[in-house]
Parts: sequence; structure tokens; C-alpha cells
Amino acid sequence: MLDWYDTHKRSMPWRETDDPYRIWVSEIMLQQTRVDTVRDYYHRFLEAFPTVEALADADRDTVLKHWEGLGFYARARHLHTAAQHVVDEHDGTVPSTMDAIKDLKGVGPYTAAAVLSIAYRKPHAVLDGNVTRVLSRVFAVDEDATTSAAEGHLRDLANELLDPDRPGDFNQAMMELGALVCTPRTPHCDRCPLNAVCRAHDAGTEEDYPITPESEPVPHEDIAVGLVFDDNDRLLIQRRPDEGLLGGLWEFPGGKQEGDESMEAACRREVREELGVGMTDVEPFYTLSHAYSHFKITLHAFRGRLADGPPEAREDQPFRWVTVDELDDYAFPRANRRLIEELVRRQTEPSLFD
DNA sequence: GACACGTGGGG
DNA sequence: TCCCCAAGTGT
Repeated sequence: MLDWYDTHKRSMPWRETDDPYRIWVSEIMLQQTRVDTVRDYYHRFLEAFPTVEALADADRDTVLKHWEGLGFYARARHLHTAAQHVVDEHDGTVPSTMDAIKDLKGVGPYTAAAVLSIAYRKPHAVLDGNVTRVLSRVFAVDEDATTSAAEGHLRDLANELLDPDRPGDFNQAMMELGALVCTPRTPHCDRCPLNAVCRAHDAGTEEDYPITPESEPVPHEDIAVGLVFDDNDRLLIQRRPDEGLLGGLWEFPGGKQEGDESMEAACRREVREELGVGMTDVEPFYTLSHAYSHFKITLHAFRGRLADGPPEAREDQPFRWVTVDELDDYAFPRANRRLIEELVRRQTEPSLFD
């Protein structure tokens, strides 16, 4: 594995440093996220927050703005909190022991082992999706890989195989193999350094592993959203609660359609429920579909003007009046960004159909 | 143990 | 077009 890795490893920015902080940031960004997606975020994030102290001192809104579009935003909130913990409790040094690093928000078994092995050369094997897939195939693990029992078995295997002299490289070799060769579909066994010892390959059953339960169908919701303008053509935006879906991001007010109400009625109701104001001159603006991690939505956006007011903020959900240009200063979810793109498009290139 | 939690690429 | 799923963690 180490020979294969030395020959085939890809160039990655976080492989050019031994700074534990940078390695930690990269591992948080890489959770459930592809390497090619992370690259640009990694550079911009570390330019803005070059040290753990800089991150600890930053505003939460600023941190989220640099995470905008990357998803799983609890990662950014937890990383921010953990940076403050490292500064306050560890003198600004990323912990180098398992007990201490596991105390950091957002650092679980995978990230702890990854940072300790890569940044501090400690002998801890990682068990991520790649390693799970590689080991499940090599050893033809015939149990549900999502159970804690199987996870224990796979972790034991990984730790047995770990090279104690180069634990970080061994871990990255396993993940790199999973990403480039031992892929979920149509693995490239002809190019695999393990093909001679792989039980699944021997049986021709590579794609049967890892064994996972069938996925449930994902639910769908219809969401109404209001683009509420004031008399100065500023827009009403609102910050989402700190926890939960898209926590801490800004958005246009709105919510789920209820019962048999029309989408426009849902829009008016939600704007009144969330901000205590009504809308006039309401007209359909744009409709789009979007998929979150565990459900899908159709977003029905309406444009209108403030009918009464002023708005009143809910607890933990402040609002702002902003111009279209100022929207770029705030972190929005992707679906809202698509609405903003449409606003700008109609501003810039007025269509015959407007 | 089960479920919440984003987004974009690839088949 | 739709589904899978990716360097997982928190509750």
C-alpha cells in the first residue's frame, strides 16, 4: 500500500503542510465531501483564518460566509467553537492525544485518528467510507457494514494492518485507493495493488461490498418563500436559528405549505408568522427544485412589497433590509442563492417576459 | 440505534 | 432524470 501510495498519490494542498491546524481544517472539510470540492474552500478559508487564533477571534457569520455552499454547516459552527476551545484550554496548540482531541466539537473517531496520524505520526487507523469499502472487499465481510459490530471488526482490521512507522501515509493510502481504484461502482481491479489478496475480487463480487441496507425513499415538501421589498427596493432577509438545518445561515422568509392552502397563501402566512408583516402586490417570481441530505423540496418564490410593518424579529432570528448587492455579504443556502442569481439576472438582462 | 444534517458529481 | 453517495458527527 505504501509503495502504491508513493507512486500514485494525488497532489493536495493539505499534503504540503505539517501544520496540525491546517490538517485539522482539511479533515473537517473533507467529511462527506469530495476532494475536488474542498480545494478552493480550503485555500479561501485558510487565507481568511491562517491560524487557530484568527479563527477563534472571527465572527460566526464570517466563518459561515467562508463555508457557504460547502454544506453540513454544523461543521463550521463546531470548528469555530473548537478553535476557541484550543486557544483557551490548549494554548493554541491542536491536541496531540486521543482523549484531548476527541473533546473538540466536530471531531469524532475518524477525524481524531486522521489528525493524530497525519499531523503527529500517532498509530491510529482511520475508518472512513473508503477504508470500509476496501476492507469489506478484501476480506469479503459478510455483515451489514453500518452496524457497530461490523464497524468494530473493520476498525480492528485497519489497526492490525496499520504501518506504525508511517501511520498517516498508510491511512491516506487506504483512502486514496478507495477514491481512485476501489470505487463504489466499477472498481478498477486491474490496477489494484491488493487484487491478488482480495477475496471479493477472487469471487468476482466486488460490487456486492460493503453490504448496506436498502435506502428508504426520501420525502418531498413544497416550500413558499417571500421576496419582500420595501419602498427603497431593499429586500427582507432573516437569519435561521443557530441549530438544525442550515443553522445560522440567512434566507428569505418562508416555510412549508400546509393543508390545501395555495402556495401564495402559504407565502403570506409564513411571512406574517415569522416577521409579523403582510405583503401586497404579490406575484409569482420563480420555482425551483432542490435536494437536501434527507428530503427534497420544490421552492415557490413570490415577489411583493411590504404592506404594513415594521417587522418584528423572532428570538434568535434577526432580520435585515438589504440591497441586492449587499446580499453577497451574507451566507445563504444554495436554494436561496439560486433565487438571488435569478434576481440579478432579471436586473441585468431584462427579459421580454418580465 | 436511529435519525438529522448540504451539496455536487457521476453513472 | 434520478439515484447514489462522498476523508462523519451530534443528539
